Parts: sequence; structure tokens; C-alpha cells
Amino acid sequence: MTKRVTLADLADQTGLNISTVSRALSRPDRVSNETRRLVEKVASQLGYETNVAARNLSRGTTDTILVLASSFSGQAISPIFTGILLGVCEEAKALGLNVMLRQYLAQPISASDVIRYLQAGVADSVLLVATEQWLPAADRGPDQEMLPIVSIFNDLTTAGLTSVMTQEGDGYVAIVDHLVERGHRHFAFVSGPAGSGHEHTRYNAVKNRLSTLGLGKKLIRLEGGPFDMASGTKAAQAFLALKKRPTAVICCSDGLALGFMHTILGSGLRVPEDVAIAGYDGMDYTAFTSPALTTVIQPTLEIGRVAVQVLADIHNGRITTPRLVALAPTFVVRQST
Amino acid sequence: MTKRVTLADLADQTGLNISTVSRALSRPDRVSNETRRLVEKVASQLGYETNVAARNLSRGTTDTILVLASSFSGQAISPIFTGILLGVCEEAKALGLNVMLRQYLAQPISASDVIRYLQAGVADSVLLVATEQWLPAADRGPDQEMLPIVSIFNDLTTAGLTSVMTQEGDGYVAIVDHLVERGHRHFAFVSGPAGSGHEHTRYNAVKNRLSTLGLGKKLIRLEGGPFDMASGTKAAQAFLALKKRPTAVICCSDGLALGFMHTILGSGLRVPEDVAIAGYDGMDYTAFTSPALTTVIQPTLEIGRVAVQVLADIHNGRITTPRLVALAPTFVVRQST
DNA sequence: CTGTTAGCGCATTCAA
DNA sequence: TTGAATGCGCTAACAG
Repeated sequence: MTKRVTLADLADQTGLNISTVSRALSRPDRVSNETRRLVEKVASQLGYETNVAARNLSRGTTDTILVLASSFSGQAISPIFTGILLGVCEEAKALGLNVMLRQYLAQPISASDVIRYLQAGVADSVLLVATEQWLPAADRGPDQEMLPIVSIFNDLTTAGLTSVMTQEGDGYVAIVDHLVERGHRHFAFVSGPAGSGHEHTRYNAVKNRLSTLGLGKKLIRLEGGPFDMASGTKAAQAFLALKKRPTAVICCSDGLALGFMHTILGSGLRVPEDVAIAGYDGMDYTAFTSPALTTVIQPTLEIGRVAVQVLADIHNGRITTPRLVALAPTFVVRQST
Repeated sequence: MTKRVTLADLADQTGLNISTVSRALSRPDRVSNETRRLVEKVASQLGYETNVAARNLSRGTTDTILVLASSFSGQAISPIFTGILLGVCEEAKALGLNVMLRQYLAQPISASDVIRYLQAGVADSVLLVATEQWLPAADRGPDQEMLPIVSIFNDLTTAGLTSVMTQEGDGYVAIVDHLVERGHRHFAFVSGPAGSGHEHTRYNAVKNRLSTLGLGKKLIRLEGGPFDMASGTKAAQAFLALKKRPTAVICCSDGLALGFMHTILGSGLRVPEDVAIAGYDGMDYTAFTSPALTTVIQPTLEIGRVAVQVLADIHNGRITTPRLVALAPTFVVRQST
């Protein structure tokens, strides 16, 4: 890497002052056309690249977003994570921002951790992905200054964080309506991890919709556990042991649905003839299982993009108060129902 | 975020000099126990966090790894990417390094791009994930200084880059042997994207193994395309149109295998009775499809970890010449064969 | 529109 | 072991 080319070198070469060169590069409009062109020419000639550490130190900002992924290893979020991350990266690139990634496995993330990062100048803003637990900073008084932090996938508005996620209720309402229309009257809900906010929201959506339709008592709940496939098989075994089995099974995730269906099919039952199964998330594979899974597609890419936009809005003061941004999911009917 | 606490503040509070405070924090052993303890106490009291921009500028390093993901959106690498990224993050955390992420969709990455990042001080080293094309810097003479760049998943040693990947041949040899042992004598290989290095390597591994077993002429090739499921269905249609169909199908990825199997099952053929199908990659879902897919599991997490270790080794001069690090995959037999 | 002057916060010489 | 001084490379006031 030969040696480092600095503004001073460009100043020497062009005969201009360092500050002029700096301006020509960062604020081309505040400089004469002539010097701008000269500087640009010499800069590319010498292969000048502005040193980010120096820029950051001088400006006091970093132009980077820190992504804190909670259960990024757990099967829970992992498959969805890719889409979100892609959206985040794309939007960040569009806005000229960097993306820094850090994982927090199974540990709760506390506000003070995040504030520490912010303070250290690691990043200007933080994206919390799939963070169930958020411990607000105890020592922060009511100084209403809003932190540049956005939660993805979990509604943390009550903790003062703007959140971006899918309108989950809508998806489950669509599933219920579809199954009822297909003639189903007995339902099972395969639950996600106990205590999960998603779990809670989703189960309630199903429950409430069924109640509205006068079928509130026709729903049982099967314990799944984590959002993964193995938990789905466990729930399926419980299902098979039932004396009177529901005809329609609504799962808290595609992973659960796949594991569930695998076991059901293995037992000799037919899907959807004997049991209709619906998933949730919209994983790629759902369209290619046999039978293909009915599911609800989450707009992961869009969620990632929007989260970054929201962060930018907070950063430049266009958003000053916590809010919930909920995007619409897409319901797709396939062979499993 | 109240205001920024700096070394100067600690110096004031402790009555020590800034440089002493700095030393106490970064080189505790070069300072008396007394001052060390004093500084630590006051630092935590005031909530001091060292400013990374300043440290980076002063030291001339960044302690961060830049991850450049190539086709990270394409279905190709995406599912595997999660595992790798997790491994990278874990190891990076263990070594006290940051991870910065950037995507390069469908664009070839050139050495000069990477060198630019390095020069700008965005990162100290670079991890290329799934980079098929690598254009060496034309202007770099034979200055044998090795760049802190590692390629993951693609063997770029010929271009002078140390590479970390799976020993792909082994996996396909295992598949072939298994199928032959099961009595199969006619094979099809569902290919990945044309021109892909993986595609080439994998097909050859199959071809060569069959030749060794005297079955070299019993292999046909079905064009798949990208590593995704849709391409698998396309290949399956071609397969179904064949007059004389092979009894065993070896796919270039799990996605292809899933799409292929979906279509095959939909046509009324049975798996594995009529057609045996094997995938490659070890995606989670393969264990829960019906029938479950025989496949080869890539040690993605391990690959990520090792790549970071290798980067560290290059960085501190323990590795000075390009090499290929190939990890062993795991073959798993399931219902589809 | 351009040059001068000061820092940004820290690490690291060199003396003491 | 500690203190004083210098510089990392760039940006941003402030004059001119």
C-alpha cells in the first residue's frame, strides 16, 4: 500500500492551502470551478482517499449505524435476519452510511450498553434487531432528548424506542378467515417461545379473530417452544396424541410449521385433507415444500430499509417522539391449507 | 448523553497528566498500581469511554474487519451467509475486533476497491464472502507484501488471496459412494450457475468419482442456474421430459434439491423409490422436508471463525504467503436417498 | 473564494 | 514511574 496520501500532499501538489483542498473535496460548491477540478484531478492522480478516523474525530460523527442482533444465532430470527440486513445495508449505502454489526446472544441488551457505544463514537445510531428485553437506563432523567435508537421486530415504544415491524395481527386475521372459509371449525395454535412478545401478539390475534367469528372456544394451544423446526415436531407429537384433533393448525412461524408438517406427514395423515397447516414469516422454502406451505410473508427487506430511514429521520430531527411503524405483510395461500 | 468525558477530564479529577491517564488505561502494566486503580475508579465513576475515532487516528489502525458480501441477496449464498456471519462476529468479538458489513450485489469486486477501503482506514482487513470474481490491482508491482484480505467460500489463492472454504470434493465423493452403494447406476447432476467456480468443482468431483468407479458415462447434467429453488424446479421439468431417467439426482445446492424434489413429487413420482435426491449445504430445513433430504453440511460457523483467525494471523505476520484452508464437511444420509 | 488558525481526543515519543 | 510536547489527518470558524 505504498504510503498514505493526505490532504497535505494534495496541497503541496496543487499549491493550494490544505483547507481549500479539504473544502474542494467535501464542499465542492463552496469553491471555484477551477480549483475544484484541479483538486479532483490531482486527488485521483495520487489516489487520495480521505481518512475516516480523522474525519470522524474532527466532525464528531461517524456516519455509521450499529446493528445489534439479539438472537441472531437462535433459529428464531436467523432466516429473517438476512433479509433485514440486506435492506439495512442497501438503504445505508444509499444514504452514505456504514453498517457495523454486533451480536448479542441470549443476553439482554441494556440501554447503558448502547449508550456506551454511542459515547465511544462507535456509531451515531443503533438498530436493535429482535430485542425482546430492553432495560432503559436507570440514571437517565426525564431529559426528553430522544436517543438515535430504533427497534426492529419488537414493539419497544413503551420503552421510548421507535419501532419498525410487521403488522402481525393482520397476517393472523387473514389466516383465520381463510381457514374458516375453507370450512374449518376446530383450531390449534402452535406457540413460539414462552414469554415472547410475538408469541403473545400472534396468539391473541388468532384468539380474538376466532371470538369475533363466534369460534372463540374452538381453539387449543400447543406448546412449541423456540421458533425452530424441532419445536414444531414436538408440538406435532402432542397433536397426534390428542383424542379429538383440530383440523386446522396455525403456527407461530414457518419453522414450527415445517417441523409440524414433517411429523404429521410421517404419521400417515394427509395435509391438507386431514390437517391444514399455516405458517408465518414467508421463508423461501415454504413455496417448495410438499405440500407447499400457506404462510404470511414478512416484508423483511422493506423493514430493514425503513428502519434506516427512520434512524436518519431521528438523527436530523424530523422525528422527535417514539412511534410504531408497522408494515403490511402478505398472505399467500398454498397447498397446505 | 450528558456530555463527552475525555482523558482530560480524568486528568483533572485525578490530578494526573493526560498521558499518564492514557497509559493507565491502555497499558496498565506501565503504571504504578496506585495510579492504575485511581484512574480506573474515576473513569468508571465518570463513565469514561475511549473515543475510537481519536484512538484510531492516533494509532493508525481501526481494529475492524470489513466484510464484503457478494451475492448476499441472491438466493445463492444468503442462507449460508447467516452462519458465516455469526462465526465471524463471534471470533471478532473474541479478538476485540469490530465487524463492518457491506454488500456488493452482482458487481465484481476489484482489488483497487478493497485497497481503497484499506487506505481510507475503514478497516484493517477485509473478508470477501462468496466472491467469484476478483480483479487483482493492475498497478501493484511485485511488492510481495501480502494484503490483509481473505476469501471465504471461493478459492482465490491463484489471485494471491488466502482462502477459507469447505473441501467440496469430499462431500460429493461421499454422496456418490453412498448412491452407488444403494444400487444406483444412472446419475444426473443439477448444476448451479454457469461459470461458477463451485459449479465447476462440484461437477468434476462427481464426474471423477463416478469415473473411478467405472460409471463415468452414466452421468448427465441438468442445467439448474442460480442456486435457488426455482432453478431446481426448472431442472426437474427437464428431468421429467427425459426418455430415460437417471435414478439418482445430485444437486449443486439444497435449494436446487428442494425445488427439484417439489416438482418431482408433484408429478407423482416417489422419492427415493423412483428418484433419489441429494442436496448440498446443510440448510436447516433439509432435515424436515418430506422426505428429509440427504445432504452435506457445511461448517459455516467454523468457516467464519477460522477466516477471522486467519486474518489475524496475516495481520501479525504469522502468515505471509497465500494458502487454502479447507474444512471438512459432514455427510448426512436421510430419507431422500 | 481562499488562507490562517485552532482544535477534535488520544497515543507516544522524549525528558525528567 | 510520570509529565511535557508533538502529531495523527481533517474540519470549521474566522479573517482577508
